[in-house]
Amino acid sequence: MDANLKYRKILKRHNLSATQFRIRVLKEIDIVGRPISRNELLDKLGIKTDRVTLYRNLQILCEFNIIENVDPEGSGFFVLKYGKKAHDLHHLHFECTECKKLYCIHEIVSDISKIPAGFNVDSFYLLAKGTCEACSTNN
Amino acid sequence: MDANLKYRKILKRHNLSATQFRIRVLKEIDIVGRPISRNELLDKLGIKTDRVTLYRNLQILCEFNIIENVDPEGSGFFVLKYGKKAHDLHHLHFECTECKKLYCIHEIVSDISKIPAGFNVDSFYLLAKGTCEACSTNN
DNA sequence: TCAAATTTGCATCCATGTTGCAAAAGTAAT
DNA sequence: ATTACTTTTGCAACATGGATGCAAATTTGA
Repeated sequence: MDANLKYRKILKRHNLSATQFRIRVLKEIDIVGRPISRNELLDKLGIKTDRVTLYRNLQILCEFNIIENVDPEGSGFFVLKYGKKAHDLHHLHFECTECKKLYCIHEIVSDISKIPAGFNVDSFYLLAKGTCEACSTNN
Repeated sequence: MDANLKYRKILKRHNLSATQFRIRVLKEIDIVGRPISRNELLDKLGIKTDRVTLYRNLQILCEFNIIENVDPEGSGFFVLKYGKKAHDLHHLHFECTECKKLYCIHEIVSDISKIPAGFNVDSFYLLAKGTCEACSTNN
């Protein structure tokens, strides 16, 4: 009956309070179905949404492994990270400089197995920037 | 006789005024020999250096193809880009989250020839983050 | 050397991210 | 359901990084 039960359960499973705010955030990330930026989330949540609260919750949700930041830049792009379809980081992300959306290009992958000794890798990114089809043709 | 003649010539060749400021910037980028960030440049140029002037000149030098930004993030990392040893963008960059330095790892490369149609690629980056040998052992 | 053009340095603004804290919401026990 | 307790939210304030406008200084070229 509760359409938000899904998100409430995820939060509870990770020992986090199931607040309205967090449920809304998870729902938006889930619905959009691709890595979403802080600013796009702010837009979707409404203009009155507090930036601080969103940033703090994104950080908490990351720490509790409920979501994941899949982009190296400060602001980041977030995806859900639970159950079966974990986001594989070793494919290419294409960021459109016009619409600011991030596309996953699974055709292009790379690996870091050949990295020289001494480098302690925490995260790895394959990133392209340019314009997506929609933005290229609309000009 | 003029130790800075080299940089003066580069600027002139590209029809840019050979100002003291630009000569100092080019010299620092040349000396450090690896991609250098805005903040590290500010440090090297001295605490009194004006941020705006540096940013504006880095942008101009990029536009005139004298230097190149080899990192996708806002602040960026800059290298000289003239003559023989142009920086090849398709190798891995390792950014140390401790000392903030960027290392070029030529052992790891990738290519974007298999990118699906419709994506108009302007720039491409292979980026790893973590701690370098020096920073890993000094903790 | 001097006038014209360009560049610099400063003031100011804007966007983005952080911290502290009182008020509000969520939780768990009765 | 009410209560007491804990956590979270929303706001104010601050910090950093980047951009613009403009007068003063530097550079250029005749």
